[in-house]
Amino acid sequence: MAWSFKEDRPIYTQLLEQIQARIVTGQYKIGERLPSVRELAAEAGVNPNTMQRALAELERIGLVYSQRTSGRMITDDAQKIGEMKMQLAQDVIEEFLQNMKKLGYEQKEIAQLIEQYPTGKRKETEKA
Amino acid sequence: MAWSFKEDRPIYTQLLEQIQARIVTGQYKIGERLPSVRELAAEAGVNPNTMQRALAELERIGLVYSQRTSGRMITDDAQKIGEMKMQLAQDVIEEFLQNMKKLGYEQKEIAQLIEQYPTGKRKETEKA
DNA sequence: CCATTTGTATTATCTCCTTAATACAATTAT
DNA sequence: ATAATTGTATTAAGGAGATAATACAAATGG
Repeated sequence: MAWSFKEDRPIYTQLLEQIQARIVTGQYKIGERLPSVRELAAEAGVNPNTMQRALAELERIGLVYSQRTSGRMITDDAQKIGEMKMQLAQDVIEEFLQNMKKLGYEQKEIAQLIEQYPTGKRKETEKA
Repeated sequence: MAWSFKEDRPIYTQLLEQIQARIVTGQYKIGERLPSVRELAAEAGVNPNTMQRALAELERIGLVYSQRTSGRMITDDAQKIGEMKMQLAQDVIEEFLQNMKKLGYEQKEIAQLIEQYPTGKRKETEKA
Protein backbone atom coordinates (compact mmCIF):
# COMPACT_ATOMS: atom_id res chain seq x y z
CA MET A 1 0.00 0.00 0.00
CA ALA A 2 1.41 3.36 -1.04
CA TRP A 3 1.55 6.38 1.20
CA SER A 4 -1.46 8.67 0.94
CA PHE A 5 -2.91 11.44 3.02
CA LYS A 6 -6.16 13.27 3.54
CA GLU A 7 -6.03 16.99 3.93
CA ASP A 8 -8.13 17.45 7.01
CA ARG A 9 -5.87 15.75 9.51
CA PRO A 10 -2.22 16.24 10.54
CA ILE A 11 0.17 14.32 8.33
CA TYR A 12 2.21 13.07 11.22
CA THR A 13 -0.91 11.43 12.66
CA GLN A 14 -1.65 9.71 9.39
CA LEU A 15 1.95 8.59 9.08
CA LEU A 16 1.71 7.12 12.54
CA GLU A 17 -1.41 5.21 11.60
CA GLN A 18 -0.06 3.92 8.33
CA ILE A 19 3.17 2.68 9.85
CA GLN A 20 1.15 1.11 12.64
CA ALA A 21 -0.94 -0.68 10.03
CA ARG A 22 2.16 -1.92 8.26
CA ILE A 23 3.47 -3.33 11.51
CA VAL A 24 0.33 -5.13 12.61
CA THR A 25 -0.20 -6.58 9.14
CA GLY A 26 3.36 -7.83 8.98
CA GLN A 27 4.46 -5.66 6.07
CA TYR A 28 7.09 -4.45 8.49
CA LYS A 29 8.09 -7.64 10.22
CA ILE A 30 8.60 -8.21 13.90
CA GLY A 31 12.09 -7.39 15.13
CA GLU A 32 13.04 -6.00 11.76
CA ARG A 33 14.86 -2.79 11.08
CA LEU A 34 12.87 0.13 9.72
CA PRO A 35 14.16 2.31 6.90
CA SER A 36 15.89 5.43 8.20
CA VAL A 37 13.93 8.56 8.98
CA ARG A 38 15.26 10.22 5.86
CA GLU A 39 14.43 7.24 3.67
CA LEU A 40 10.91 6.96 5.02
CA ALA A 41 10.39 10.68 4.64
CA ALA A 42 11.52 10.54 1.03
CA GLU A 43 9.26 7.55 0.33
CA ALA A 44 6.25 9.27 1.83
CA GLY A 45 7.08 12.60 0.27
CA VAL A 46 7.12 14.47 3.56
CA ASN A 47 9.65 16.44 5.50
CA PRO A 48 12.04 14.41 7.66
CA ASN A 49 10.90 16.37 10.69
CA THR A 50 7.34 15.27 10.12
CA MET A 51 8.34 11.64 9.77
CA GLN A 52 10.51 11.93 12.85
CA ARG A 53 7.52 13.15 14.79
CA ALA A 54 5.45 10.15 13.76
CA LEU A 55 8.26 7.76 14.65
CA ALA A 56 8.78 9.38 18.02
CA GLU A 57 5.12 8.78 18.70
CA LEU A 58 5.41 5.13 17.65
CA GLU A 59 8.30 4.87 20.05
CA ARG A 60 6.27 6.34 22.86
CA ILE A 61 3.63 3.69 22.21
CA GLY A 62 6.30 1.04 22.32
CA LEU A 63 5.93 -0.38 18.83
CA VAL A 64 9.43 0.61 17.81
CA TYR A 65 12.66 1.55 19.54
CA SER A 66 15.68 3.38 18.29
CA GLN A 67 19.32 2.44 18.53
CA ARG A 68 21.15 5.67 18.06
CA THR A 69 23.18 5.09 14.97
CA SER A 70 22.19 1.63 13.82
CA GLY A 71 18.62 2.63 13.10
CA ARG A 72 15.16 1.93 14.37
CA MET A 73 13.82 -1.52 15.10
CA ILE A 74 10.30 -2.87 15.36
CA THR A 75 9.52 -4.42 18.71
CA ASP A 76 9.93 -8.16 18.98
CA ASP A 77 7.01 -8.38 21.39
CA ALA A 78 4.59 -10.41 19.27
CA GLN A 79 1.84 -10.23 21.84
CA LYS A 80 2.00 -6.45 21.93
CA ILE A 81 1.63 -6.32 18.17
CA GLY A 82 -1.28 -8.71 18.30
CA GLU A 83 -3.07 -6.72 20.97
CA MET A 84 -2.43 -3.55 19.03
CA LYS A 85 -4.10 -4.99 15.97
CA MET A 86 -7.15 -6.00 17.98
CA GLN A 87 -7.36 -2.60 19.59
CA LEU A 88 -7.04 -0.74 16.29
CA ALA A 89 -9.73 -2.88 14.70
CA GLN A 90 -12.04 -2.29 17.61
CA ASP A 91 -11.48 1.43 17.44
CA VAL A 92 -12.29 1.45 13.74
CA ILE A 93 -15.46 -0.55 14.35
CA GLU A 94 -16.57 1.64 17.24
CA GLU A 95 -16.07 4.77 15.24
CA PHE A 96 -17.94 3.30 12.31
CA LEU A 97 -20.93 2.32 14.42
CA GLN A 98 -20.97 5.75 16.04
CA ASN A 99 -20.89 7.46 12.67
CA MET A 100 -23.72 5.37 11.33
CA LYS A 101 -25.82 5.93 14.42
CA LYS A 102 -25.33 9.64 14.07
CA LEU A 103 -26.87 9.26 10.63
CA GLY A 104 -29.85 7.51 12.15
CA TYR A 105 -29.04 3.89 11.45
CA GLU A 106 -29.47 1.18 14.05
CA GLN A 107 -27.19 -1.75 14.63
CA LYS A 108 -29.44 -4.24 12.78
CA GLU A 109 -29.68 -2.09 9.67
CA ILE A 110 -25.96 -1.53 9.74
CA ALA A 111 -25.21 -5.24 9.81
CA GLN A 112 -27.47 -5.75 6.83
CA LEU A 113 -25.90 -2.93 4.90
CA ILE A 114 -22.45 -4.41 5.37
CA GLU A 115 -23.55 -7.89 4.38
CA GLN A 116 -25.18 -6.61 1.24
CA TYR A 117 -22.38 -4.25 0.44
CA PRO A 118 -20.89 -5.06 -2.95
CA THR A 119 -17.29 -6.26 -3.01
CA GLY A 120 -14.57 -4.50 -4.96
CA LYS A 121 -14.64 -1.25 -6.84
CA ARG A 122 -17.51 -0.08 -9.02
CA LYS A 123 -17.85 2.59 -11.66
CA GLU A 124 -19.03 6.02 -10.61
CA THR A 125 -22.26 5.58 -12.52
CA GLU A 126 -23.11 2.51 -10.50
CA LYS A 127 -22.48 4.13 -7.19
CA ALA A 128 -25.71 6.02 -6.59
CA MET B 1 -27.03 14.55 20.52
CA ALA B 2 -24.81 17.19 22.10
CA TRP B 3 -22.04 18.97 20.25
CA SER B 4 -18.65 17.36 20.58
CA PHE B 5 -15.36 17.62 18.75
CA LYS B 6 -12.22 15.68 18.23
CA GLU B 7 -8.95 17.55 18.32
CA ASP B 8 -7.35 16.28 15.16
CA ARG B 9 -9.70 17.88 12.66
CA PRO B 10 -10.89 21.43 12.03
CA ILE B 11 -13.88 22.36 14.15
CA TYR B 12 -15.73 23.96 11.27
CA THR B 13 -15.59 20.66 9.40
CA GLN B 14 -17.01 18.79 12.34
CA LEU B 15 -19.70 21.40 12.79
CA LEU B 16 -20.63 20.97 9.16
CA GLU B 17 -20.90 17.22 9.60
CA GLN B 18 -22.91 17.38 12.77
CA ILE B 19 -25.41 19.84 11.38
CA GLN B 20 -25.64 17.73 8.25
CA ALA B 21 -26.42 14.72 10.43
CA ARG B 22 -29.12 16.64 12.25
CA ILE B 23 -30.71 17.58 8.98
CA VAL B 24 -30.74 14.13 7.40
CA THR B 25 -32.03 12.55 10.59
CA GLY B 26 -34.82 15.08 10.87
CA GLN B 27 -33.65 16.63 14.11
CA TYR B 28 -33.64 19.82 12.09
CA LYS B 29 -36.80 19.47 10.07
CA ILE B 30 -37.26 20.13 6.40
CA GLY B 31 -38.07 23.72 5.55
CA GLU B 32 -37.57 24.74 9.16
CA ARG B 33 -35.63 27.74 10.41
CA LEU B 34 -32.24 27.15 11.97
CA PRO B 35 -31.16 28.90 15.14
CA SER B 36 -29.13 32.02 14.41
CA VAL B 37 -25.39 31.88 13.89
CA ARG B 38 -24.81 33.38 17.30
CA GLU B 39 -27.18 30.98 19.00
CA LEU B 40 -25.65 27.96 17.34
CA ALA B 41 -22.17 29.18 18.15
CA ALA B 42 -23.11 29.62 21.81
CA GLU B 43 -24.71 26.17 21.91
CA ALA B 44 -21.66 24.51 20.40
CA GLY B 45 -19.25 26.58 22.44
CA VAL B 46 -17.39 27.92 19.44
CA ASN B 47 -16.71 31.32 17.96
CA PRO B 48 -19.48 32.73 15.77
CA ASN B 49 -16.97 33.05 12.92
CA THR B 50 -16.29 29.34 13.07
CA MET B 51 -19.98 28.51 13.03
CA GLN B 52 -20.52 30.94 10.18
CA ARG B 53 -17.90 29.13 8.19
CA ALA B 54 -19.63 25.81 8.66
CA LEU B 55 -22.99 27.28 7.70
CA ALA B 56 -21.57 28.93 4.60
CA GLU B 57 -20.33 25.53 3.57
CA LEU B 58 -23.73 23.96 4.16
CA GLU B 59 -25.15 26.70 2.00
CA ARG B 60 -22.70 25.96 -0.78
CA ILE B 61 -23.80 22.35 -0.67
CA GLY B 62 -27.39 23.48 -0.92
CA LEU B 63 -28.72 22.04 2.32
CA VAL B 64 -29.60 25.43 3.75
CA TYR B 65 -30.16 28.93 2.44
CA SER B 66 -30.10 32.25 4.17
CA GLN B 67 -32.64 35.04 4.09
CA ARG B 68 -30.68 38.07 5.14
CA THR B 69 -32.41 39.12 8.33
CA SER B 70 -35.07 36.51 8.91
CA GLY B 71 -32.52 33.78 9.46
CA ARG B 72 -31.41 30.58 7.81
CA MET B 73 -33.74 27.94 6.50
CA ILE B 74 -33.25 24.27 5.79
CA THR B 75 -33.97 23.31 2.21
CA ASP B 76 -37.43 21.98 1.51
CA ASP B 77 -36.08 19.64 -1.14
CA ALA B 78 -36.89 16.32 0.48
CA GLN B 79 -35.23 14.33 -2.27
CA LYS B 80 -31.99 16.23 -1.85
CA ILE B 81 -31.98 15.45 1.85
CA GLY B 82 -32.69 11.80 1.17
CA GLU B 83 -29.90 11.52 -1.35
CA MET B 84 -27.56 13.28 1.03
CA LYS B 85 -28.29 10.74 3.73
CA MET B 86 -27.58 7.88 1.34
CA GLN B 87 -24.36 9.47 0.20
CA LEU B 88 -23.14 10.15 3.73
CA ALA B 89 -23.89 6.60 4.79
CA GLN B 90 -22.07 5.23 1.79
CA ASP B 91 -19.06 7.41 2.51
CA VAL B 92 -18.96 6.18 6.10
CA ILE B 93 -19.18 2.57 4.97
CA GLU B 94 -16.50 2.99 2.33
CA GLU B 95 -14.14 4.58 4.78
CA PHE B 96 -14.81 1.87 7.30
CA LEU B 97 -14.10 -0.93 4.85
CA GLN B 98 -10.94 0.81 3.71
CA ASN B 99 -9.73 1.21 7.28
CA MET B 100 -10.37 -2.42 8.08
CA LYS B 101 -8.64 -3.61 4.95
CA LYS B 102 -5.62 -1.53 5.84
CA LEU B 103 -5.52 -3.52 9.07
CA GLY B 104 -5.54 -6.72 7.09
CA TYR B 105 -9.18 -7.76 7.35
CA GLU B 106 -11.15 -9.00 4.36
CA GLN B 107 -14.74 -8.27 3.56
CA LYS B 108 -16.05 -11.60 4.86
CA GLU B 109 -14.31 -11.27 8.20
CA ILE B 110 -15.53 -7.73 8.52
CA ALA B 111 -19.14 -8.72 7.98
CA GLN B 112 -18.80 -11.35 10.67
CA LEU B 113 -17.20 -8.95 13.11
CA ILE B 114 -20.07 -6.50 12.71
CA GLU B 115 -22.71 -9.19 13.10
CA GLN B 116 -21.11 -10.49 16.25
CA TYR B 117 -20.38 -7.06 17.62
CA PRO B 118 -22.09 -6.58 20.98
CA THR B 119 -24.80 -3.97 21.17
CA GLY B 120 -24.71 -1.04 23.54
CA LYS B 121 -21.96 0.17 25.84
CA ARG B 122 -19.82 -2.11 27.91
CA LYS B 123 -17.49 -1.55 30.82
CA GLU B 124 -13.85 -0.90 30.10
CA THR B 125 -12.85 -4.19 31.63
CA GLU B 126 -15.04 -6.06 29.20
CA LYS B 127 -13.65 -4.33 26.17
CA ALA B 128 -10.47 -6.29 25.52
C1' DC C 1 41.72 6.80 10.38
C1' DC C 2 37.89 8.80 8.06
C1' DA C 3 33.80 9.43 5.39
C1' DT C 4 29.12 8.06 5.80
C1' DT C 5 24.91 7.10 8.11
C1' DT C 6 22.18 7.15 12.12
C1' DG C 7 18.81 9.64 15.31
C1' DT C 8 18.08 14.01 17.15
C1' DA C 9 17.81 19.06 17.93
C1' DT C 10 17.31 23.94 16.57
C1' DT C 11 15.77 27.99 14.24
C1' DA C 12 13.04 30.32 10.88
C1' DT C 13 9.15 30.79 7.86
C1' DC C 14 4.63 29.91 6.00
C1' DT C 15 -0.13 28.56 6.05
C1' DC C 16 -4.43 27.31 8.17
C1' DC C 17 -7.60 27.29 12.07
C1' DT C 18 -9.60 29.68 15.87
C1' DT C 19 -10.82 33.31 18.72
C1' DA C 20 -11.81 38.10 19.59
C1' DA C 21 -13.70 42.47 18.88
C1' DT C 22 -16.19 45.24 16.05
C1' DA C 23 -18.93 47.03 12.42
C1' DC C 24 -22.78 47.51 9.10
C1' DA C 25 -27.01 47.05 6.29
C1' DA C 26 -31.42 44.98 6.16
C1' DT C 27 -35.27 43.63 8.33
C1' DT C 28 -38.27 42.39 12.12
C1' DA C 29 -40.57 43.34 16.48
C1' DT C 30 -42.35 46.58 19.74
C1' DA D 1 -39.90 55.48 14.88
C1' DT D 2 -36.76 52.81 17.29
C1' DA D 3 -34.50 49.01 19.36
C1' DA D 4 -33.17 44.43 18.56
C1' DT D 5 -31.91 40.64 15.59
C1' DT D 6 -30.34 38.84 11.34
C1' DG D 7 -26.37 37.49 8.17
C1' DT D 8 -22.07 39.15 6.84
C1' DA D 9 -17.42 41.37 6.66
C1' DT D 10 -13.03 42.99 8.56
C1' DT D 11 -8.92 43.21 11.22
C1' DA D 12 -5.84 41.46 14.67
C1' DA D 13 -3.76 38.03 17.40
C1' DG D 14 -2.43 33.35 18.75
C1' DG D 15 -1.44 28.55 18.10
C1' DA D 16 -0.40 24.25 15.58
C1' DG D 17 1.33 21.81 11.66
C1' DA D 18 4.58 21.50 7.91
C1' DT D 19 8.64 22.64 5.46
C1' DA D 20 13.41 24.08 4.99
C1' DA D 21 18.09 24.39 6.19
C1' DT D 22 21.44 23.13 9.26
C1' DA D 23 24.01 21.12 12.95
C1' DC D 24 25.96 17.55 16.06
C1' DA D 25 27.24 13.27 18.54
C1' DA D 26 27.55 8.44 18.08
C1' DA D 27 28.41 4.70 15.72
C1' DT D 28 29.26 1.96 11.42
C1' DG D 29 31.80 0.63 7.32
C1' DG D 30 35.49 1.02 4.43
